[in-house]
Amino acid sequence: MGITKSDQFTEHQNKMANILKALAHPARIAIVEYLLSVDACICGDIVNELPLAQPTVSQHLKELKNAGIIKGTIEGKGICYCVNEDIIAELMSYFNAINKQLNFKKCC
Amino acid sequence: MGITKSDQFTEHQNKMANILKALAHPARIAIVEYLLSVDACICGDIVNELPLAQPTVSQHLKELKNAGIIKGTIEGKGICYCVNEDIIAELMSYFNAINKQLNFKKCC
DNA sequence: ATTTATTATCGTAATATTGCAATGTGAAAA
DNA sequence: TTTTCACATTGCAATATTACGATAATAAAT
Repeated sequence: MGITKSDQFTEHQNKMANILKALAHPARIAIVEYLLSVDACICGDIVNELPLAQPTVSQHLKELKNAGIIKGTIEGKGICYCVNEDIIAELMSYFNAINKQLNFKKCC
Repeated sequence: MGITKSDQFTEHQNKMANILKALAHPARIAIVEYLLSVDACICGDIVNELPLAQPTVSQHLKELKNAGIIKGTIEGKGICYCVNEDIIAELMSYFNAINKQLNFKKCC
């Protein structure tokens, strides 16, 4: 039905799925990678870096913000974006834990 | 348009987005976590573990397989699934790298 | 050969996502 | 205060995803 039965899964499973969904688009990966590539927080000019129209970029930024992956603070006329290290740390330790679990298993 | 402009992004960005998209659903997170929770590869009974109908689970398994996140080998009557450690390692090092980059930045 | 068990596929309905033109909003600059 | 700049929001069309009933496909067991 195009609707996910979220209530049937654990809170943590839904949380991880939401974070990953927010990252699961090349434009949003590109945004995160661009934010990392510049030395400090960058104000504006994300639109110029992407091959998408301004409203589309704005929408992607909104999704990243809603998922907590980036933070945006108003800086004069523009907005200053940067990556939220807490979420990245969470993703890192999630996959680290899975990786560790796999070391104890013999598989097909 | 509901269609992603994949050709406008790098191959790596598309690759990461696809892997993450395959994981970006609570049912598929639950499948991966279940596969990890059992001691060895498990044949079948994934359907019994999930609050979803068999065709739905089969579809989720297919997506995980297509993205290379799990492997399935035919084992007699059923199929033996397990998590692909290579992809997990890739995700782990991707977020490790991002995390490391963030340490060198002062942010908002 | 028939039955049984396990997984896949098809078809379809409900909903979500992607993208952009047009337009709105809010703050600084003129 | 009018203009300008930087983003956000709205509305809509095209496409994708999620879920499941019905039905196939495949292989062991009888």
